[in-house]
Amino acid sequence: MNPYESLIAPILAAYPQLDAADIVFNTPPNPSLGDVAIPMFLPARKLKTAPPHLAAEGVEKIDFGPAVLEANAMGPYLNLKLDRAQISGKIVAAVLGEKVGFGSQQSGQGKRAVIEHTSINPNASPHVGRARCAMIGDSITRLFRFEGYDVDVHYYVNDMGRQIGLLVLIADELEDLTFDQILDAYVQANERAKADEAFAQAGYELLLQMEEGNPEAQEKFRAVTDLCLKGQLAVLARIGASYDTFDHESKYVNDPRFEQILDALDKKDAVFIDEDKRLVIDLSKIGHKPEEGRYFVLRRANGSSMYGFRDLAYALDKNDLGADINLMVLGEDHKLYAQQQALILNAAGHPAPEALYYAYILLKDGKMSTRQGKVVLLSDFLDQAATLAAERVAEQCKDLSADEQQTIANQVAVAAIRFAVLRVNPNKNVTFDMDAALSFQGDTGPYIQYCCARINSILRKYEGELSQSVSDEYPATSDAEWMLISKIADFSGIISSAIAQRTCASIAVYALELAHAFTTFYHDCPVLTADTPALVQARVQLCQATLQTLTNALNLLGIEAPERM
RNA sequence: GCCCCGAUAGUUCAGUGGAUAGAACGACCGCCUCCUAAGCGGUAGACACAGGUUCGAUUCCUGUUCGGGGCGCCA
Repeated sequence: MNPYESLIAPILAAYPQLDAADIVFNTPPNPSLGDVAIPMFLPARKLKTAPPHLAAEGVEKIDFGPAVLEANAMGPYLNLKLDRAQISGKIVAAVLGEKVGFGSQQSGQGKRAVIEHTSINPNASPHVGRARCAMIGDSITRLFRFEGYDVDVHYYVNDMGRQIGLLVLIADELEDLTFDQILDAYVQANERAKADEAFAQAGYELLLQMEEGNPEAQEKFRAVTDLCLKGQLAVLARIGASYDTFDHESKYVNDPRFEQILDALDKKDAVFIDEDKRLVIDLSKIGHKPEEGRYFVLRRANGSSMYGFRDLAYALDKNDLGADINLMVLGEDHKLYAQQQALILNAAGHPAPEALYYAYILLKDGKMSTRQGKVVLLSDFLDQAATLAAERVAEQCKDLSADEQQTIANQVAVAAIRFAVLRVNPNKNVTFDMDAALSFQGDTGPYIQYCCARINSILRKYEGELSQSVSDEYPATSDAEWMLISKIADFSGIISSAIAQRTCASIAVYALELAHAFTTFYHDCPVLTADTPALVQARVQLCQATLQTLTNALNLLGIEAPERM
């Protein structure tokens, strides 16, 4: 909801040349200037006059009616003092009425979305860098579901390729390989392949057998990749990421639809067999910029397919689902590759999925490196964070059972990592600071959770009935109350722009701002001991509305709002 | 060498073509007979550099520097 919507019509009445899009509502830098500021830059341009002049004129010319107590021109701004009580009542009532749906425009009603994310190579437990994809993808999924989309989350399982072949060979030699040993085995396999030509060759041959449909080889590949996938999904489940559909790459090895793509490219003279007998696409023939990454290999000389080949078939598969939105979340290392795939698909007359990219997570002392042991495994972080949180919970919630305490500690751990990662714009590198992420102080997920716990505490202590019916006149007299209420009113605007920009970072920042606004209110305005019963009731309802909005925002981030902590 | 992304306080992040560029951490000073101190108040501290467009640029454009990613048989 836009709480200032009712202010637009009077402005248009005074200035018929303007339309609603020209009217923007800002918050003045200082509440003493007014409750809402209307910058005159755009309207003045349209009316061919100077912004300060228009602001001054507007004060006289526009009849805002009873909702506005006072209008003042301040330079290029038209500042309004509102009837806070009236507007506040509407906002609080809207939140308490819409509940878990507050903030949603339901713009996705009747629409379907396919979102692909994570797809970690099956070779190790996910580290926080890889998990960035899962967190972004999962939050985008939650966002689209919140807007009413029917979302199907896909996980593309990389269950083949040379590296997996080598891993299978090593797994054959070891007995009862476990998930925890996979990384070692993987590193070992790759080192051995470098030193031992025959071993490397055996890997390729195994891969070829697998592609040709040898059941024994297929069984071995599947066993190893399933083991990995299961282990990885268990870790990802801890941060609340889940998937609906698993698409195995191996399914697309001999996809008949691929001939059609090849034909289309052939007509453009873009396919050829190179001097080493590889099947190659010349991307410059289908619109690729010259120089960088011009060629795209589809098949090796021995006939085995490259990943790019399979991924094209996979894209066709997802297109067949006919969703309204077709998204995939990819690391920025896949950017050029995905653009090339899109080029090929488009050249063959197919749409390409919309790609969202995220940059890498770095450590304070540089890039993550599995080999140098410079990684933060997601599971390790969660373990450490939960242990720390459990100490605090044990002090604070002595009356809760050990299980209940552990549940809260786990929720805090998830909040810490998800918030730290999601709050950052995806195309920026995140510098991950373990100590900062474990501190739970300041601008963190746990801070927001703490805010929720305090609200719950007030609501528990309130002895009256929690009523949903809000009085028209909300007695929001103080700045702290007004700031909190207007922040709540911002939520749906945040959601629309998050959907449009396909990022949840702004939601994370918003949740933080809302929590700050509540904390200010909490310190300035006694709730349970407010002066009059009507004020107590109103502030309790404001607490409910804040909690509802915070909970809705946190849900989108995949963060729980514990009742106590 | 070429292409893509980024650069805001000591640090980690917000933000905007226009009103005094916001937080948090760290530093320093305060606050628990008061709805949870995982909190609050105060002090000090920033738009990489150089041009350009504009009435006005930290924001848009170009170049430089630095950081991240990428550039045909890895996925």
